[in-house]
Amino acid sequence: MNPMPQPNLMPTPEGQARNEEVFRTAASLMVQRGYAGTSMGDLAEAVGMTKAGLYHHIKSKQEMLFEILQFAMNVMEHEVIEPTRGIADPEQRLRNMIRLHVRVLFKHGLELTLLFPERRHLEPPQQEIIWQRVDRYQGLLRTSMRELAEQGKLRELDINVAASHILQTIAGIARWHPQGRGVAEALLAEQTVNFNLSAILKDS
Amino acid sequence: MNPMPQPNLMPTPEGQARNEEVFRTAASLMVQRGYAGTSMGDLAEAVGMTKAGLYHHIKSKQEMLFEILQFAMNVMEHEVIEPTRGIADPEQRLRNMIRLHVRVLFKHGLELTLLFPERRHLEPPQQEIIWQRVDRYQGLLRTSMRELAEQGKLRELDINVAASHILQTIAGIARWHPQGRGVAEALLAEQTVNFNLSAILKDS
DNA sequence: GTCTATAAACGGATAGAC
DNA sequence: GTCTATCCGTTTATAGAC
Repeated sequence: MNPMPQPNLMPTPEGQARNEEVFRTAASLMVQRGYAGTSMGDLAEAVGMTKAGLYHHIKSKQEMLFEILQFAMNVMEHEVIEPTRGIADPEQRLRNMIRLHVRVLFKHGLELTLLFPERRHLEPPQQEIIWQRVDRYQGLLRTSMRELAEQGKLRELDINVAASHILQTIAGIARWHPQGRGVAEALLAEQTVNFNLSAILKDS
Repeated sequence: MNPMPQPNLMPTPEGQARNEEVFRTAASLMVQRGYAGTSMGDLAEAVGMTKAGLYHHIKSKQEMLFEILQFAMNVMEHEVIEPTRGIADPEQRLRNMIRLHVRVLFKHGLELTLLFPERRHLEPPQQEIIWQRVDRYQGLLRTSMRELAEQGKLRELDINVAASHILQTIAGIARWHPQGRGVAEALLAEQTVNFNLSAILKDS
């Protein structure tokens, strides 16, 4: 994983370095082995501590997953949603959302996207919170597409299906093109922007 | 999950009904909770047996995952690759591969696609076998795109990136549009075909 | 082919000392 | 803030009876 963010997007009270290291390492392990496949023993060893020591930093394994997912959504809102919501032209807004989303994956080592299906291991109330935040993000894609449709620039397609397809291509980058190896970051971002806009825009 | 296949694509020696039920149920549980999140106790209960009884049908939990993934690839080869490899026109071949792939998802209740990331829980030799079969399938997408490029029909794009994007949109269907609810099967198949072909074809 | 019983290890989490 | 020690439920898997 890459270094954590500068702005205080982590759920930890104060930016204690050790604290962040625990969450960062946990996220990395869970991306590799899944939530259920990662034991507190694994985490303790990876971070150079005993299991008991961990519990000074976290409340429970489940709570930790929740906070990791909350963190990922904080980053998304701060680095994708906020910088693009002022863009008037829906095509440019979409292009930039996708581009920034892909770049965020690399910047934060955010195979974190791969952890979202793991929200099934949370209790329903926490599951619901994550689900709503993801759905709100997807809603922004749908809104941009609706605006494109009004301008007659959208192909004939189901907007809900297209929105999920777009998100899938982005999430898949972490699976198929893990950081560093293979295609370069900038190329990957542009390829993904173009792939998806070609898929939904008329003519183009 | 839906009923298992008629042709003998399962790894079980003879088509014993009970045997298949174990694998079918295991696949269903693992899709919902993940491999590590599914215990043999869960499986035993779901299939109406004791844990010990299960081991008459399977060698180990890991081996069972391996055979489920092998089964999924058997279906893919039998119902997607084989019926399309004779198609001369690369565009039509691609269209039909994607269409059949989506339809296979529904026909076999194949959220099975969602199990492929779980191959990380296999031992390296078995992991490698699954990886090669998936890569061979992806290679067919790449080949069709290369042929399209020769005919001047392909957009300027990275074929490797595009291939992974196509697979991701298909795999995502199981996640975003689980069986029955929401969009209908035929619509979903056509939407996915059109989305991806619009993404890669010139003009169109 | 399915059961009871059990082994042997591992899981998350806590108590209390330092 | 981290440790040792420990609780106790769960895990995969096997032995052996029926």
